[in-house]
Amino acid sequence: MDQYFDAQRPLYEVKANLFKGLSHPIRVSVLEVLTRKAEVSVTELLTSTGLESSHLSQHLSVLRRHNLVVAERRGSQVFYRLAYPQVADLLRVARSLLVEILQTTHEQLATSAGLPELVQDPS
Amino acid sequence: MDQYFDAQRPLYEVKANLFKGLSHPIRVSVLEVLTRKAEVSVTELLTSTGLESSHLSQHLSVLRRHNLVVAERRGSQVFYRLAYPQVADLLRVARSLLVEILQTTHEQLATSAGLPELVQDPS
DNA sequence: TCGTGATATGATAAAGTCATCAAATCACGA
DNA sequence: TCGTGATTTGATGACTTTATCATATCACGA
Repeated sequence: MDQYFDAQRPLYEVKANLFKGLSHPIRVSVLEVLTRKAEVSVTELLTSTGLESSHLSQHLSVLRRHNLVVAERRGSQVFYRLAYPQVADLLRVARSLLVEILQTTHEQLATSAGLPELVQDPS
Repeated sequence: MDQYFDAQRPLYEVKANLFKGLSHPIRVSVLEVLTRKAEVSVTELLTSTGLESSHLSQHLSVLRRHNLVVAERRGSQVFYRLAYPQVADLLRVARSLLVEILQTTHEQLATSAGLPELVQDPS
């Protein structure tokens, strides 16, 4: 069992660790492929991410270690799936938050775009 | 506008950046205080986190930069609130995922606990 | 057993984050 | 204006993560 899933650790620490596992674009990208298709082979993930195999493997290892995915070897191929459906939920909520942020910041941009230009200092 | 909220950036990159903002225990802890109480002063956060003020402030700055919180100064005091309600949703879903993970890993532990002890090598 | 495809692991420099202390800034009353 | 409380920002060494290449391991057919 990973040291982070120790009953003694405060939940906010465990949460922060979970978010660490999600903090790389490639790893988010992999998880999103897995929300769309129940099971995906490493070969397929290599294609969809465009990574070299050992690079992808390092990231997959992080995902496994954080209990975000499970791997199953079948012959010489390995297939990955989301470890829990809540992982997909998390990505979904993150998306809706980002959409909200994007809208708000665009509104702010639109507002500031109406401001007069700065008067250039003559000196 | 933060460079991460550029319409050109893929969503998985923006998401990963969001998760980075959430990847420290103190920052999760602050956000959770803010899910329980609409608005909290820095002084209060200092008490609830037990941090020294400049340490907390560094983390608050990360939260602001990631659009997770908004700050409002009133006199010599500054009050923080969640920037969007979806931040609380995110923490909630993370929690339910972790509960699931914890249950599953505990089940696995309970299973492996029934295995016989390793036979000690005589050499 | 060997060769090959598929995948994981090891190693390490560079980049990024964290922890912590020093200094600066803001607000306000005397 | 000065002193003080509250808070932020700057600086920097320690620690962690990322990127990338080398190597090892697993599976399988010849």
